[in-house]
Amino acid sequence: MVGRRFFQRDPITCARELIGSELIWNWCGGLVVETEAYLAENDEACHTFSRPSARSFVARNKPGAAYVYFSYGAHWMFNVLVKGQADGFVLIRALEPTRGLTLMRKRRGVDDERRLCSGPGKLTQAFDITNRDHELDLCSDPQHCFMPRSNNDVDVVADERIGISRSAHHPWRFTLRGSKFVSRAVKL
DNA sequence: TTCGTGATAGAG
DNA sequence: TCTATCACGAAG
Repeated sequence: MVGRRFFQRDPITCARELIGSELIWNWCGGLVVETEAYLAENDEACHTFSRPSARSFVARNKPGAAYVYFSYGAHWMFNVLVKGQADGFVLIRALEPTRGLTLMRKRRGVDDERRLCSGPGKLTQAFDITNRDHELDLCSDPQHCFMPRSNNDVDVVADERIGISRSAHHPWRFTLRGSKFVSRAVKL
């Protein structure tokens, strides 16, 4: 399992290196194919910029803690806390399902494999991640963790974050090159 | 392209 | 109390 030290660096490095790891969540699993980094300092898109509750979350929790919040009245967003050389979050944006597809199809109400986890709101629905999991330690429970890449030959693409209005120009979205399971195609 | 949905935070 | 905003997704 990916250990705490992994999350004791900076959010951009962690977001890049999580691509190709596998998220294990009870009976479900998926390869991480899309992430975004958010920095606690100098990043207007990060919750710490406008939310006191996010700042206290960072202060209170250890690196590797789950930061889960509700968005647009409908969707849960799943992030991992990074605290080290720089503080911030990694948003998990898309997965390639590996285990528990039957359960995911039932929860999502769709059949197409590509549509199960191809977006931050979709994957939390498929994996049943909710505010129950807020502040969960992702570095101690084998049923709620990331398994490291099996090899380091992972081709990662960096481009602009999507779905935000502020500080949108930073190339802090990371995807697995050529993956059919990303939320939106990479801009050319 | 549009629209529903509800938590959060800041202003009045 | 009120308003703005939102790291989205599904339908059209």
